[in-house]
Amino acid sequence: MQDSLTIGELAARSGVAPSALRYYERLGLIQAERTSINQRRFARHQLRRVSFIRIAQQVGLSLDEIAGALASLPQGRTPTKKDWARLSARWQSRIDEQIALLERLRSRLTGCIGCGCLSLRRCRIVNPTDTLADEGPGPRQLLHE
Amino acid sequence: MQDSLTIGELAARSGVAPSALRYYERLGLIQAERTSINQRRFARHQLRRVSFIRIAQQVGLSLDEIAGALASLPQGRTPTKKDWARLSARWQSRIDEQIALLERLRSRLTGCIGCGCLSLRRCRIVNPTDTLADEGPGPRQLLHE
DNA sequence: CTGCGAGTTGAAGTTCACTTCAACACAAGG
DNA sequence: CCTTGTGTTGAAGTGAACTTCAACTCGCAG
Repeated sequence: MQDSLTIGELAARSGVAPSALRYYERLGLIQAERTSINQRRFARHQLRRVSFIRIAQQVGLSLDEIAGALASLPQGRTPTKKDWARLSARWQSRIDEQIALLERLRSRLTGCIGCGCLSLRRCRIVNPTDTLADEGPGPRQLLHE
Repeated sequence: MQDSLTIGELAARSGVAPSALRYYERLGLIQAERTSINQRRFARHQLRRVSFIRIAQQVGLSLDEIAGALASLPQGRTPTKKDWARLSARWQSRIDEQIALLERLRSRLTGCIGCGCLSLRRCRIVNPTDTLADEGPGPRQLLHE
């Protein structure tokens, strides 16, 4: 088991295309050493970074935001449990929010799409007095609690 | 209360820019009649479609997929409760999946980022016998149950 | 020696979801 | 009559996240 991976190996293990990995490196999301003939060699812990990136994208973060999160990890050494734990804290609340949004959406769908009032604003069940139209545009009840 | 909205009114009520609404119309996601001087007039139930579109995007659907879903709604008449209910069924399971993904992610974060093994594949807690590396690339445990 | 596979680069192309722009039309108010 | 506001169009621009391409370099197998 080598302690560094070629770009092809990292691609195979992470399920991310080599071109995407080069792109991530350009953005500073992952780092690589170079061999004498200028090929990238990725330390194994970079695999964790790649996993982190893909999962973060699933949760709806941009590469820019992800870069911000990853910036708090140490550059030279393999991140410790503590490093990841610190990251996962900010992480945690983001996921909680996202889950809350979806659950709100789900409950509204049962109660509200059923009655045909997806606009929510004029729905007599959800908004009997029709006050929301003044508060601003968009499906606010759903998106912001 | 008029029974049709100008593009500006629809934009104000939905929180979506007029340019985006024109774009949606071009893609066939919403429909408009035209006045004698060629201005768009949107039936009020189009507002529901716009809400649906924005919420669908939050759940991670592309406009293409959303178009597919909306295609099952009737063209000429205002959709009935039944129409929306049919739509919300497919909808429901999509949201459930997404929530499940996030919850899986959350529990892994507590149990696994904490120990520094986001790659999951070589984590002794989650994968004691290290069998996953052969099954394919990517954070599979997380993404596909 | 001759491929072949895997790597390198910079530049350009692609898709998605819009936005911006220029040029125009019309209706109402001062 | 002129301005302002709101609408119209097609074409082009934008930003994010990549992918594709052409031209190149290595190391290795036959």
